Amino acid sequence: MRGQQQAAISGGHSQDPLLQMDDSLTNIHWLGKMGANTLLDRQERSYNRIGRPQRKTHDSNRPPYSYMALIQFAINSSPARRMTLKEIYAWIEDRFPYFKTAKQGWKNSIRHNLSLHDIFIRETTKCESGRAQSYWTLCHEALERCLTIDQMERREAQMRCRPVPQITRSGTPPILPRPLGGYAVVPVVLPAPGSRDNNPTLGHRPAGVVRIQPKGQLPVSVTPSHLLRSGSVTTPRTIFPKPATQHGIKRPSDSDLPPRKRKSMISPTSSQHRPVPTFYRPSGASPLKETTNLTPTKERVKEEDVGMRSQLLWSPDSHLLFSPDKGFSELLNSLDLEISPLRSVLRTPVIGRNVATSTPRKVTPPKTSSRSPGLLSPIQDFSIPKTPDSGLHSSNSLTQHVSPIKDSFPPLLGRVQKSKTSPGQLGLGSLREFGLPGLTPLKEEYQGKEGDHEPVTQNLSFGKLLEELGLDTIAELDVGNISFSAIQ
Amino acid sequence: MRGQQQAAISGGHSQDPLLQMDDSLTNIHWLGKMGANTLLDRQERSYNRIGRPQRKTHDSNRPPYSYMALIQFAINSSPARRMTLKEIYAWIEDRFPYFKTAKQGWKNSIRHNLSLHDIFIRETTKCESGRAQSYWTLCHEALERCLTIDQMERREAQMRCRPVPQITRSGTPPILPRPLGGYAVVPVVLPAPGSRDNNPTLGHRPAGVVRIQPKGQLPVSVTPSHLLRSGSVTTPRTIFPKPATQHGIKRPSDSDLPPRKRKSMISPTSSQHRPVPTFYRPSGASPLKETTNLTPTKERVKEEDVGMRSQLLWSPDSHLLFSPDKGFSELLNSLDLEISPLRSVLRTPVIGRNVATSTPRKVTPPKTSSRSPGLLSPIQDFSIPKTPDSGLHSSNSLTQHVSPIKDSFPPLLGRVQKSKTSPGQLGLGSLREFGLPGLTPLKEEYQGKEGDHEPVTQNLSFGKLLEELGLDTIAELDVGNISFSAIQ
DNA sequence: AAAATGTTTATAAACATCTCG
DNA sequence: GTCGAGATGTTTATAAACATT
Ligand SMILES: [Mg+2]
Ligand SMILES: [Mg+2]
Repeated sequence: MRGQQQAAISGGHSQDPLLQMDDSLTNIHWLGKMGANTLLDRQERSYNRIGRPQRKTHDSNRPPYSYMALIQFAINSSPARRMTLKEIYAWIEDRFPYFKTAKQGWKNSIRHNLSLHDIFIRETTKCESGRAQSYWTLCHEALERCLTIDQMERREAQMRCRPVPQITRSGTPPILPRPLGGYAVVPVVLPAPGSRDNNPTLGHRPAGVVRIQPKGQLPVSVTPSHLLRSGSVTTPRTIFPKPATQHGIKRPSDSDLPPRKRKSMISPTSSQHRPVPTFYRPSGASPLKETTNLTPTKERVKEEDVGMRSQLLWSPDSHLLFSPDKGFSELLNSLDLEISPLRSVLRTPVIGRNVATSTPRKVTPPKTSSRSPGLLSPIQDFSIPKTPDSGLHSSNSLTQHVSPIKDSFPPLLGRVQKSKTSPGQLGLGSLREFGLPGLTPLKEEYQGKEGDHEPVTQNLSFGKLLEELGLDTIAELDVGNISFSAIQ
Repeated sequence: MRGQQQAAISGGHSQDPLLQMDDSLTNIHWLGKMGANTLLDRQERSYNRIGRPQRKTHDSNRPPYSYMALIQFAINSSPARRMTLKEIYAWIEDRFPYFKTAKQGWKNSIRHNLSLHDIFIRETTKCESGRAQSYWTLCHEALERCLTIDQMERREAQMRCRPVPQITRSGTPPILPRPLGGYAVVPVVLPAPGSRDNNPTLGHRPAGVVRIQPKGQLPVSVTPSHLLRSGSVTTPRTIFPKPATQHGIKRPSDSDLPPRKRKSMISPTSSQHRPVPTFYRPSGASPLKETTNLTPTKERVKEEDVGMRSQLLWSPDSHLLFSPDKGFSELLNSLDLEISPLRSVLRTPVIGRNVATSTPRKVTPPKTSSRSPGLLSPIQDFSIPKTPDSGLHSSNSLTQHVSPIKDSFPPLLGRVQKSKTSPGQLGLGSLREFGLPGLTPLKEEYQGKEGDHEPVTQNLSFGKLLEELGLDTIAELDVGNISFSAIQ
């Protein structure tokens, strides 16, 4: 850690050669280590449009982010969107002083995460200027998502200022208004490319500016500018927020524990279910399974779905789910699959759909839902399938499952584990403090009523989404810095 | 664990419904739990062609297999090639009594492995016969590989009977003869399909019988019978065994350990290198990197490759590597990619090849080799790329790396970690005892000599390969039970 | 030769989801 | 019929062994 790294960072300008040809914008010390103040100024000026001078984060406390997130923060903070291991170390230590004094082992974890997760890709430059150099970069989807520390901190600030509405009862916060239709975002301004057109790694992308479309209007495209320019994406997308569960209720840790050792549940609000994201095709074949669930009538409810009554109460009419976009399946087919458009879940009890196309969609048969369903904050839960045709394969009366989160973009907050080596309540504690575990859960009243067939969709207000991102709903926003994956 | 599992296994005949239509072969209790003796007889008779009555394995000692391997053993032991979690537990406990009394937590690890590794796929059957049931099965490549406990035990027995030639010096066993050309296997007999043609999961495949082709002849196809019948594979393959390193020499565990805590090396035979498998195209472009390594002359050695002298001594001429199959690239292009043909490594110091095709090949630039290279036993080291076009992407003077082992088929032995909860020397200890860590390493004499440019290829004798599998070289062999991936 | 870097497995645990008594 | 305990499934953290640079 010492000698070699020090040299590389402070003195040696670990400037990425990718950016050497440029001079004006990128010729700064974007990775600081000397005079933090001076550096801070430069950085704020160059890369922080928000202008909030928050360099050191979560001082001395362990940050509530997973290593996976931290590494993405680091890599995305660099103009070239790639970093050497040393630089990743240094960036994390710089932004999260906790790691400066952290028990050694965290670097091991960093390397472990880099190797383990496929979103982190190692590049080796040819040793044209001497020896080969290894850089860590992100897969295409992660580059697009462009997860940054700024996003998170904006979010945190938001949380501090206007915290989530108080929890009315234990574990059952009130429901928030949810509009019916899908949401659409349309690009309004496409600023001139930031003079770095030739960068193949999407590094230092210029931000596209979008404006929220009035509700009820139909899908228009939301497209990052660099993609628009290349003409790869021109089809509209719809936004379908995704349900989730409540957090913050202790469950028994693991069933393998001998019964005497198992922790007792604190709140017996058991049977929490979060339907796994479901990818469906509006014009797809009929469900393979016929067990009720689809018809929101009281009679059907009674039919033979043992213990599933409350599920149905939260199952919106299927036509509701598809109504906002009749041409959705055609759109799907015409999409550039490289983009991995994200359609998040609707709590649809459609089980085992038989997809008629050659590219199966991702599905997890929702025997779904439960008693107390909730809505996860979108930013915690938007995940991207790694490959277009990954997902559930249904044939021959069986169904194969692929976790949509697997090595893609797991929730960034709320799943960070408590560090064994840190005080204890830092991990999840700080999360709960910010109200982050399960931001907009459903009210219990809505759950209990039978035959509640009002058009309560699972669509989360997109305004709410933006609010949680720390952005205003109608205002223009810098799309370059938030996740496109969460918007498409 | 108790009641529920017990019921499902002993009484309930956790017979896979996939096999219900059949009656003669599969209608047995292939997963035992009651009267082990009776069961053993049936099993031996039905599924163990070898006829060696070795049911309980590694009695009370922790088996030297990774969880990943154990799970594959279990799943592949079932006719339907899929198992419920309970059945996996039971099978492992049955074959490896160690786990009957093992510290709880191993089941957690089993589940962890099932979820983590993509080769394990969860299937859910439609609740046609009542409720939905989850089965764990294997990805296509793993189904083909069909790793079984029998393979491993045959191998172990082999080791015990004719152990690897004594280690001459500490850590440097003698080299074994290695022929120059590639190897080819050709199918000789294709027995009639075992009446289970309709099984889409490749379950209970009939065995193809192959015979080893005399050396020096050119590639002929080796094809599992079920594939031949379906006509999906008709192109010849070549066999390129793969180099490896020696095992059993302690290295300092992790550099993150503070220097005082780091374990001291036992044998200073440091700098062991195992080149990562390299996928190359014989007709590819020239190497991107020019730094020596390719020219096996003494002058070049001295040039500026500090500390790399001995590498070159073990770098065979590149033309040697490509000579056996001139039409290899055409073959590659014509291959059914579903099969994921495996070409293992040659210790080729070709770095960063610029592949001209649209489907990049998997490459790890071998700055390669080292002082004491060795050959891993092929069965330990044949890995399969998960997707045809995964691998190295070379463009723009940089190279992206994809570990070929990643979640595919890592070495089964020799990398099993010592259990924290088990005595200690059980894990690696039993391996070394059998001479498994690095079966046919190179002799030290061959390493030391400078300018040793004799045509010492890294090709391992295919006969040796089979020998290590416990099979005779020229005899017909049951291909249905060994890994096709290791042969193709 | 030592240290940094990279890959993989083991273990524990948190948490979600599902099953079954 | 419901509920809740336990089984099953997913993911992250940590340590470590080992390979490679
Ligand atoms: Mg990686
Ligand atoms: Mg899996």
